[in-house]
Amino acid sequence: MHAFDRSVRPLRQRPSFVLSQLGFHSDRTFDELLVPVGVTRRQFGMLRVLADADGRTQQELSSVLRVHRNVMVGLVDELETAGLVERRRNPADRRAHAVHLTDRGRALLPMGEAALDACDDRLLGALSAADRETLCGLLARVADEAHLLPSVHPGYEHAGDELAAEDAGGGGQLPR
Amino acid sequence: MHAFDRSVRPLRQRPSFVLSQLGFHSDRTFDELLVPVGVTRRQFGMLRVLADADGRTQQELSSVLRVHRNVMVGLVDELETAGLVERRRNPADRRAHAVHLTDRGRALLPMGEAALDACDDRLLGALSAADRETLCGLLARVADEAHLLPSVHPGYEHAGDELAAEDAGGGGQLPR
DNA sequence: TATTGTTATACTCTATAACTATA
DNA sequence: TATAGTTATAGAGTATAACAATA
Repeated sequence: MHAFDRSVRPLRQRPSFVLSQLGFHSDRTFDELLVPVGVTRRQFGMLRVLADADGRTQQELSSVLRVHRNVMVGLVDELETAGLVERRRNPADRRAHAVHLTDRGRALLPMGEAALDACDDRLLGALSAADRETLCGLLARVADEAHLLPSVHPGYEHAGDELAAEDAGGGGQLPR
Repeated sequence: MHAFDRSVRPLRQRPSFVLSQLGFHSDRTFDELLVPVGVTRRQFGMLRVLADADGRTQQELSSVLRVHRNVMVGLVDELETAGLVERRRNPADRRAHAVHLTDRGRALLPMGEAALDACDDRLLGALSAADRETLCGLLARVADEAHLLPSVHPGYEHAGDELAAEDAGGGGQLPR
C-alpha cells in the first residue's frame, strides 16, 4: 500500500478532495452547456421530475426534490414566466397548485439530456469505454454507500421542516 | 455499449451528476470532520499552503490559492483572530504583510490531515484497497484532463483581476 | 503612477418566520 | 386547527469598486 501512505499525501491523491474539485467542475461545465438550452441546472432538474410526474402539487414536488416549499415557489415562478410549466387549480383542493409541463417545457427535455450527454463526454472524454464504465460503477457504489438518493442532489436538499423521504426512481433533479 | 444507451438514462448512471453529488457530499463530510479541529475547510486549505510556504505575502498567497486579494484579507483576519497565523511587517517593503504560521497553527496541521484521512475512509470505506486505488487513479486522470490544478479548488477560484498562474505542487487549498 | 492591503457597497442564495386562503 | 402557497426579512458569501499607505 505504498501509494496510500498517510500524512503528507498531495491533494491530487486525496479522493475526497478530487471528488470535490470534480463536482464543482462538473457543475460549472453543465451550467455552460445548459446556457443555449435556456434553463438553469436547477430548472432542468425540476423539468426532469415533471417529465415523470406531471401535475404534482408544489408540496409533492418539494418532497421529491427535497427543497423547501418556499424555494419551490420561486422555482415554479421562474419556469412559469419562461412558459415551461403552468400552474392549474385543483377543483378538489383549491389550496393546491398542480404543476404541469407545457409543450415548450416538454420539448426542452431532450435538449437538456443532450447537454448532459455532452457534459459526460467532456468530463470523461479521455477515458476508454471500459475505464468509463469502471469509473461509473465505482462512483455509483460510493454514492450508494453514502446513502445519496439516486436522483436527488444533496446541494438542494433542505434539512428542516416537512420532507417525506421518498425516491422518484428514474426521474430526478439536477443540482446545486 | 448497452449500459450507456442515450436519452433517458437515470441520473445514477450519469457520471457528471454523480460527481456533482459526491463532490457536495464530500464537502459536507469534511466540514463535519473539521468541526472538532476548529477550522473551516477554507482555513485549513490556507494553513496547508503555509506549511510549505511560510512567510509569503497576502498577494502571493492569493495567487497560489487563486482567490481574490480582497477575500484573502478576511481569510487572514479569521486565522489571525484564531491565533493560527500572524502578520509580520516586511522591513524591505512596508506595504506587504508576511503571513506566518504560529505554533498553534502548525500544531493544527496533522489534525487536519487526520480529518482528511477520515473523510477518505468514510467516503470510500466500502471499496476494497484495489478498487480504491483504481478509483483514485481514474479520478486523477479526469481531473488532469479537465486541467484542474492539483491542489487548487475551483470553487474558490476567482476569474478576474491579477492571478499569476502557478501551481504550488504539494501544498494546496481545500475548498469552497 | 503602480502596488499592497483594506474597507464599503451591492448582489446573490438561502433560512426563517409570518401571512392568506382554503380545508 | 392544520395545510398549500406566498411574501418578507435577515443572514452568509461573493464581486466590484474605491481608498490609504508605500513604493
